[in-house]
Amino acid sequence: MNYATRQRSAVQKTLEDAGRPMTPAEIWTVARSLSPGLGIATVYRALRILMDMGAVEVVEIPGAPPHYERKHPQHHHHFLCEHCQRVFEVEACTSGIDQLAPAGFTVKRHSLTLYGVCNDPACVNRPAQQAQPAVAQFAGGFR
Amino acid sequence: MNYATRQRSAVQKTLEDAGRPMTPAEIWTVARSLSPGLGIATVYRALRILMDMGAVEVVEIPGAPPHYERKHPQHHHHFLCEHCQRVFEVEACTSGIDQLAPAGFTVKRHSLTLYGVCNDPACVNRPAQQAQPAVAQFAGGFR
DNA sequence: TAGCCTCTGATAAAGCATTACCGATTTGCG
DNA sequence: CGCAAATCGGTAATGCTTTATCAGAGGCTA
Repeated sequence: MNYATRQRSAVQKTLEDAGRPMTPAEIWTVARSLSPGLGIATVYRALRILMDMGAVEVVEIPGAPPHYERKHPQHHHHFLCEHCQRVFEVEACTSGIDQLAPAGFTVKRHSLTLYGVCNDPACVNRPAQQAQPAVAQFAGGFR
Repeated sequence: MNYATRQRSAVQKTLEDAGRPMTPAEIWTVARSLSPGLGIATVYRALRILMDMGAVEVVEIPGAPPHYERKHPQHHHHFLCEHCQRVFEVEACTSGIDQLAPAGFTVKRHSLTLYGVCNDPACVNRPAQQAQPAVAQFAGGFR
């Protein structure tokens, strides 16, 4: 059986208060203020136990390390701010997404992530950065 | 300037023939038949150069290592078969996806991945596997 | 064809996130 | 309260992908 420790409660409370998916490192920095001396290993341990309990689940964001959020009953998606790198929840979904697959393909679920700028003033008033690779060629052409 | 080597052409041809995103390791196994003795380091080198040239781009799939595909002009998405783990292209997109974000959020782009079973007979005739964690509690309840 | 410069293959090393380990501490039941 | 079992913090170790290194082979221009 699991014990109810201060450390584990700190991890869970951090996720509930934030209301958005966080990385283990992100959780660690916040939860440390709730449980001084908290170790990163304990954060990982707590996350695994909370997942086994069904209280927390993993969120995989393309181009970002795994995030964790409190388990949600309803279908939802995520938004990644390209400025502050924070992930937010999007409580909406358009119908027909599962009908996009080619004929003969069966869709079980889908994952949608929006990218852009969140509503934080610090993020709104800043230009984005994204390099576009130039088109070049091999020396003697292709063979 | 870049040379047009047999190895690099093998990597590029592998991606073009497959017509779907592949992992470096996946590319390696196929491209080796086009260029015997091909090293994995060369695959990574070729991919970086092809990306700099604008001929190839990265595809980030949630829950999967980075894939690479030949660069596409048109907007599209991806499908991950949960049986064979292969990624396919989905040449379609529903409108309104970018309107899902909360007020004050600016959407620049989005990433959509479908999960299910592809149309390969070997995949269609096989049950899926996905464990569902049981719900439990701490010993003394929460604090 | 000569010769310079790039590329290759093999492998060691780097980079990172996650996990194992262990002595010390804390929890929960009786 | 008292003890057995679970958990903690700190850190070394692991696992895996990607990169650096280097001697030798190969592509390209003149």
